[in-house]
Amino acid sequence: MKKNYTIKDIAELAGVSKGTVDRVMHKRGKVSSKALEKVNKVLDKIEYKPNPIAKSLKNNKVYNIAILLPDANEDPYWLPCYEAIDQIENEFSHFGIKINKGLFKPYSTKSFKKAAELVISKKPDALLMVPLFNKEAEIIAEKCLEASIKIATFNNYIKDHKVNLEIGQNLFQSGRVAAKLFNMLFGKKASLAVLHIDEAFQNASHMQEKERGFKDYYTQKEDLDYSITVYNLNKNSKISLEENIESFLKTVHEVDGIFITTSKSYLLANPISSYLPNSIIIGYDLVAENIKFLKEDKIAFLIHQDPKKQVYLSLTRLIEFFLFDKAFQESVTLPIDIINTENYQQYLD
Amino acid sequence: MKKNYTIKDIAELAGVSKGTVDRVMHKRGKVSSKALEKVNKVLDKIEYKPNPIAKSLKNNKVYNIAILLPDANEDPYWLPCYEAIDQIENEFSHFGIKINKGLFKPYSTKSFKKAAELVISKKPDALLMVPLFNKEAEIIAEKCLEASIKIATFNNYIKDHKVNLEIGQNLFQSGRVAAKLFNMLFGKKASLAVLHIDEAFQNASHMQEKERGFKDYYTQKEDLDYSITVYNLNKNSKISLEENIESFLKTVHEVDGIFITTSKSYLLANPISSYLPNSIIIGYDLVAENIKFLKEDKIAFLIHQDPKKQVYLSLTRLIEFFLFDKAFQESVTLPIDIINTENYQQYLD
DNA sequence: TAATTTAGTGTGTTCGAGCACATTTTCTAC
DNA sequence: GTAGAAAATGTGCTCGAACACACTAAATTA
Repeated sequence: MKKNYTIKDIAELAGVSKGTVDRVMHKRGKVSSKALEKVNKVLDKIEYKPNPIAKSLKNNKVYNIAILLPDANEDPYWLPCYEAIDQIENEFSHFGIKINKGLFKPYSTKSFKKAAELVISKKPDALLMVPLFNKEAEIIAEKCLEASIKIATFNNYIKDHKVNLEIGQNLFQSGRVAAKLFNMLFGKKASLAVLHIDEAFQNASHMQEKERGFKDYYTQKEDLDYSITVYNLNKNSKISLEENIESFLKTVHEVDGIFITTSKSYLLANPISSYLPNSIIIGYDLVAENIKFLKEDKIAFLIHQDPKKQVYLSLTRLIEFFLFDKAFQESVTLPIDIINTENYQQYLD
Repeated sequence: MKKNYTIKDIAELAGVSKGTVDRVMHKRGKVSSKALEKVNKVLDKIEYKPNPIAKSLKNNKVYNIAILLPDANEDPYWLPCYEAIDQIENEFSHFGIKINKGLFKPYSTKSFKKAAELVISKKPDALLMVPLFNKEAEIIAEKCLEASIKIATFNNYIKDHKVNLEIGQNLFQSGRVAAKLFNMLFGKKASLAVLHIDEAFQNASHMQEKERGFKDYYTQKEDLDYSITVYNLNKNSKISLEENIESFLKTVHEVDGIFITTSKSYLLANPISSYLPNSIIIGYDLVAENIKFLKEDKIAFLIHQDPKKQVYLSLTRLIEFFLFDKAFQESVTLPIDIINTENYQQYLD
């Protein structure tokens, strides 16, 4: 059982005043070599960690954390993040934590840039963001670095750019999870489809990673008789998303499993029952519409990316850094939760 | 944006001294009705919550939390709990949190009672325990109540006894999760077995709950052609556990899915391949031996009860209560994680 | 009316870290 | 040997809550 030493304790042990101890610790100079040695001798013997509570009280600083994330009105996937933010704000308001939300449209780089500029102009101590647009995010990150604003990301990564904190899921591996589930369901012979459904393009790298993981699993398995076909059901200049889905359903005749790499499974889940009644869907994310179809057994599994947990964890890590000098663990990968009708409830809080 | 008011602020607003404000807040009397009114008027207008950091610093109290849990040498299921305890101890030692571990043999009520007595005799501020033995746990809980020791449980519940904090999993529901997985795998026709494998009896209620949930799922489903047989593979006075497993494997000839309600799936996973090579196992818990067989595809799914998270959460809730006056949320139910070969890694930390 | 209790109020100290400022010691120059 | 600068060291205040204690004013008793 070790004692928690205070500066006063150390001063007494070393035979100097707490001022001198303080100067040694903060390397502020103005200390004689004799005194330095005396203090260091004590410091070597005992293990001193400053009391974070006293530190925090003295500091009495307000930390501004900016969060840049998509508007949940545009995509309900982001809604749980808001809850996490509210919760954190409540819990830590008395610790001097202020949070400033910046929302952007998930399909507009312009909106992203605008929201980012606005949020940065207020000179926060940290910026937590969803870097949906890699190039633009990189520029923002660069600006933060210059202004010595701590930078953290969640849900997505910035390629080739170091950040202080990076929280997300192993997307490649989540593709493998889906593949494994299909493998269990269908055994040796399977006709599979990977569907990228999205109205916008910014999730491209996300979707690709998942597809790669999915294929990787099957490639590694030997003596399996399978086929994987990839479809891009995106809105483009010529045809709408709905039309694209419709034509997909008309063209494809036999498919055992459909892996949908975005949270838009619900767009397929309903029409599919008339076209491909025996196909099984695995999708992503616990948004309300997906859960509805999960309950109706039109979606077999959902993979949960837990955006709420991602935000919560990011924010607590930032706060612990500011308040208690806790070092960042640069990259954190969250579990890949497998969801079915029987366990979705527990993940919703 | 609301300000964080201090006692001094309130004193000034009310035109009294901080001493008077303090007396009003703590209802210590010695306040004139006139002053009381003045202070209450201010208190009604603003929202005051005392600064938890200042409070904690002033308090400067050491909180002793006792933990009563099984010896991991007897059952590796408990090993992750130790990590959580170490982590918490490290993280909160400067907040005046001291943790005292009490270990007991998971098959001996005597050992439980002894460890409990020892731990309580040191008059901790809280006792967190795994109430494996209901009757004995109830007695201990009663003693805690008398000594006004806060009481929390994890992994198991105490029947008919109120505790301050109760953290666990919905076992009934986890049985349903397993059933759903089998239903997905086998479709309309399935021959199923529920196996209770354990050397001791103290998990009886646990196992029963899981069995009930499992059966409940199939009972609710209509037009399914299924059979569920329940086996108790426990050591008893006449035959050993190994012999019991052996005889089970010899007797049973055709079974599609086997649901094992304890963490002992590994005992069955190996011998089964020669007797029932086509049977699929769903078990519980990420203990090393189970993971080994999961990787070899001899166990299809594991349901994760996350004892580490249970301890971590229990302890942080207790600490938040002591340090920051955060009220208890009496009962917390953790998610039921579905684990396969592709996602187990992320749950291990 | 003076002496003394009692209700009501305000002041000052503590917790530990951190820093400004005051004080003491040492060094340098003439 | 002493003035003056420079270096080294110690003291004291702050953050906000909590409580002990000192103090004032009103009430009670002799």
